[in-house]
Amino acid sequence: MRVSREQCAENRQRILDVASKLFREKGFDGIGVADIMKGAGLTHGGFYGHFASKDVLIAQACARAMSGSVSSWAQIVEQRHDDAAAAIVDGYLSTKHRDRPGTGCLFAALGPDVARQGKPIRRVFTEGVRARLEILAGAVAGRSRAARRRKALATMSGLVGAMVLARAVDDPSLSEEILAAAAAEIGGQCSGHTSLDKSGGQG
Amino acid sequence: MRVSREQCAENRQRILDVASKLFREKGFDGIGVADIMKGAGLTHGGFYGHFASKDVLIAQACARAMSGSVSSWAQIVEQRHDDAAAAIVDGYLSTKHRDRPGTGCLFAALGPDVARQGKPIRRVFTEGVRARLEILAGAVAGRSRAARRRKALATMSGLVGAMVLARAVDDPSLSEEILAAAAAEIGGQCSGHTSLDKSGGQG
DNA sequence: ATTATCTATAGATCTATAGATAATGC
DNA sequence: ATTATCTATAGATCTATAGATAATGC
Repeated sequence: MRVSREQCAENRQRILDVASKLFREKGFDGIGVADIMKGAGLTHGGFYGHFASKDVLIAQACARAMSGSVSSWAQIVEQRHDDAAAAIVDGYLSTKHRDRPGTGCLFAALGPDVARQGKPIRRVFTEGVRARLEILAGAVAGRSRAARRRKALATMSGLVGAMVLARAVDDPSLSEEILAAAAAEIGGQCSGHTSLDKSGGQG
Repeated sequence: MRVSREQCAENRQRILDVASKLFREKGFDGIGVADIMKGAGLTHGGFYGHFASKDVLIAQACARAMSGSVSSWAQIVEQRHDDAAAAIVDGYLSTKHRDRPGTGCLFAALGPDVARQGKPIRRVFTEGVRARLEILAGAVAGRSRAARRRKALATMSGLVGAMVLARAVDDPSLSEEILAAAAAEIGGQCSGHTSLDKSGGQG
């Protein structure tokens, strides 16, 4: 059967959304085109009408997810411009985010996978770092512009590393201790411990 | 042809070393048993005389690499007990480490991959975090035991995250900026910038 | 008539196994 | 005789393609 032009565009977006979720959950090599299409309610063969290759899908799915998560940081800054940095840190280092990699931070879920990919995909992530860096540099405290940028980079590193470790670790109490320690050290005096009640799954 | 009992044990260790390097470079799903055996100078079929499955190989290869990298941290502490934390941080955040994932930190190279694995493999990494945490907690500054432990966890997070981001990013100058920023913020006043002359590739 | 999707399959790759081979160690 | 390794292959899975199908849009 065939489908309207509008329906076709919707299908395409759904493929991208399903793909970005499954990639984050299982890694680029851990999920196949057939299962992604099944997840979108379509058949395997239809895929190549939408995308030239799996690599193209990876790049586009990551670009879409990246722009969404950058927007979510920007939105936090808009809503809570006084304590935006603490809000971003607490939201990021939540157990909800840890337990939902499929809707969370692309760097924490796919960072090492990306390092093994080709230029187009790495460029998406490079621009994602730049965009988040700019947002975070505007939200952290610091005397000079350079100091705020440096602090923003170190904060991002701390967030990503804490999430990677918290997810890799088997022991729940050690996992929560990692999140809490990172929140305490990064957040400084304003954020005390891991928040479990945040809006959840952003990256 | 057959081989002496001693030679067989050597072959086994070589398989583990080749495997841990290739896993770090290409991910658990990015390299097959056949290529690992080829890298060890053996044939595909011989593998199952040494290991029951690829999963068993993953767990044992990671355990071996983990114990080696924990020893290397312990050695730094022994040699430079006055500024051990700074030495660990600078060595970790070097461009040499960034450019040699195959011999570097398992968490930075395989963290998200591990989160998708079964219990035996995750346990290896959990114990690895504990061992490194203990070493680092003895090397960082802090008033109480709890404060040092918290700082050690946050430091590890910062190291791992900075390496993940520095490797994912395409732009060399942004990549070095990430390493330098993390070193400056983590190291505090003692370590200024990324050291390029360290002993290299430890994790 | 065009085209989005589906069915079927080619070709490559990957884990794991079975049986053969040949050198070690009792 | 035992056993470490090799050859060959089964069975599953994965990317990508070719041709068929059927509903949309000129």
